Amino acid sequence: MLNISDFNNNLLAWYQANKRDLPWRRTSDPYHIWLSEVMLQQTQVITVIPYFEKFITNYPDLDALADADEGSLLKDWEGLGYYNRIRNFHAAVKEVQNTYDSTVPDDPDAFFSLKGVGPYIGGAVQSIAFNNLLAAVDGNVLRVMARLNLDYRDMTKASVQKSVKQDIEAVLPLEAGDFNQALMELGAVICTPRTPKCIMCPVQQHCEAYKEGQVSELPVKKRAKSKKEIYYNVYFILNDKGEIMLRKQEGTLLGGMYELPKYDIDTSIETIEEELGVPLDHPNIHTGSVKHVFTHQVWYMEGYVLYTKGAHEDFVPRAEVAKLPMSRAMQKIYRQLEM
DNA sequence: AAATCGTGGTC
DNA sequence: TGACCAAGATT
Repeated sequence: MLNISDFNNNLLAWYQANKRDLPWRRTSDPYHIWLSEVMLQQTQVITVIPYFEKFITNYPDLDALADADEGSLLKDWEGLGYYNRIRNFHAAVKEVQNTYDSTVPDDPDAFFSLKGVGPYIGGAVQSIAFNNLLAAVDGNVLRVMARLNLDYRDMTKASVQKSVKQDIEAVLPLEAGDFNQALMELGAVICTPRTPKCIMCPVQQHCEAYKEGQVSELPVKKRAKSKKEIYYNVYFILNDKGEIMLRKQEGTLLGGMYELPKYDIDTSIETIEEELGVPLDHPNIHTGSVKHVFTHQVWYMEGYVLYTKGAHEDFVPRAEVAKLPMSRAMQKIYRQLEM
């Protein structure tokens, strides 16, 4: 950068003149700002907006969310993905309720110790809500900085991200919250991954990559590994009381969400009967196929209807199913039963 | 340090 | 169509 003060002034002036009207910019409530940052993790602004509105309606203050039950939170989060975010946020908010008298700490060390608060969310909330002098380095900022400084390091590496964060904090102006948002906004609107609008860029004269004609070569990122393909048979197990078997997923992937019993395709019905402890009648009704793409997996699911006269604790009345949180993956195949 | 964790949109 | 991307954190 040629001149830091010149750079900061240009960037902040551009930000103020082009500021988008986003719901979380209408509030100064640290709890609302924190909630928005948790939702925005790896998620586009346009996707977050309706979820944010729903949450501040259903859980208007920190105590309301802390006192809510996890099932209702997961149901309201349904479809947003990365479901551990809301479970971590729930735990963190409860800790604020118990330890900090329901007041979000205006203190980086205290705040960073909370569940789900990493380098980005910590910096973003502390700077935007309290104007503490910390950088908020997200994917936008990494891209902008790589181009400004003609930085060819692999931006997916944690060590590089930490270094970029320190570089920014060395030049951070007193308006830290606005500066952080301006840098992210620049990345989102002008300095985009493909076909960046350099002609419109308020800091074009500070950009080394633009000078060298290297904008489209940056940032450097190692490419993602290929996805693992998994094949499941998914079963609609119905009893004679109008109920269907649905159970809560364990583990880290979709943990807490409800699912139809699913088994690797070469699992026999006898094995499933043994595992569930109920006799199963297999009329060979195939409801259809679904492909669902995750970040690191692809599921290929085949749906089948089974009947049983046995008793099991995981039966749910068909009318109650819609009240339970279910992943998009499972919703796609569940819909086949209604057709 | 590298793998894992969702979903929807784009080209 | 497949690969990439989006206000990243955790283990």
